[in-house]
Amino acid sequence: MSLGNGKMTRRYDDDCVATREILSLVGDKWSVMVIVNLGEGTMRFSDLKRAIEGISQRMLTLTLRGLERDGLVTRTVFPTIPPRVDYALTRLGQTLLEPVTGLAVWAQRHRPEIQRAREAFQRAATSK
Amino acid sequence: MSLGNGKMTRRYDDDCVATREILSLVGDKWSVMVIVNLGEGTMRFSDLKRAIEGISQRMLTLTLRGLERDGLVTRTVFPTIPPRVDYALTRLGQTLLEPVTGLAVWAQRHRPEIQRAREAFQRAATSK
DNA sequence: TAGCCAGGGTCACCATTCGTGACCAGGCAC
DNA sequence: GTGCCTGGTCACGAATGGTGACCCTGGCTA
Repeated sequence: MSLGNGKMTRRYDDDCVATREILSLVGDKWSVMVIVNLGEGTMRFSDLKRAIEGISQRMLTLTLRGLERDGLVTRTVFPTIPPRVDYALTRLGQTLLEPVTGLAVWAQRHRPEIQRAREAFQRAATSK
Repeated sequence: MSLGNGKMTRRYDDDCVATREILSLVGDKWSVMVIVNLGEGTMRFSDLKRAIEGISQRMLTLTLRGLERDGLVTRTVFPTIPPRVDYALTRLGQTLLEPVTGLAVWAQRHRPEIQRAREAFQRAATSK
């Protein structure tokens, strides 16, 4: 892909697949939400579950495992009763915070436009 | 979420779901690849298919339909034989180019780190 | 003493989506 | 006539996303 110096050149063949793989990691909606939330600081499992409205326990577990595997978050277990597990961004995770936040800002800013486009598309499809 | 002025405040409850929905649109790997490719200019269906190595016709069609529906790309049909269909970013799509490119750059830059983290995680898991 | 809750998971099971390969139309070259 | 090119669509299996139930252990309440 060779991004970085203005225009992109055509070097997809090998990078493309790898980059896509990494983007798919970030791409899933839950990962983004977890990262944004952890951007504020360490959180416990149940804090995250409450903060990320709509996520199920299983999905949160899976998402966190994936992020841990990729070195984006750390998982600290306190073997108390009831158990307590803290999650936090690693340094690598924090570097991701910036581009991800950029996307989130974009999403918020352009939400109305997208909604309008969808409605227009819907109308065009039904009238057809 | 109230991103935008430095620190985030706790306003997830209503925004969160909507933002997540929009992110999931951008989040899927194919959409990102299409947007990045169209950032260079108008492309035909089969150009895209060739450029985005690994995508199937069906997935490309679905992805493009989704992006068109959300007002991010335009679809122009030339009823020639053989048929010809051009795709291009809308103005809205171009505004998305910047944050998405940011992500792509991040992915490329940190790919080795992630790979290393994965290998370390793998080793930790197998030795356990 | 029986119930019930919290916290962090896992498991079985369904629904949705992903992805592959086949097929289509219509004219052109061989 | 056979096959190819383009931009799709359709049917079908594979993978993934998501839900609700259950687990464990200790403390609190009734």
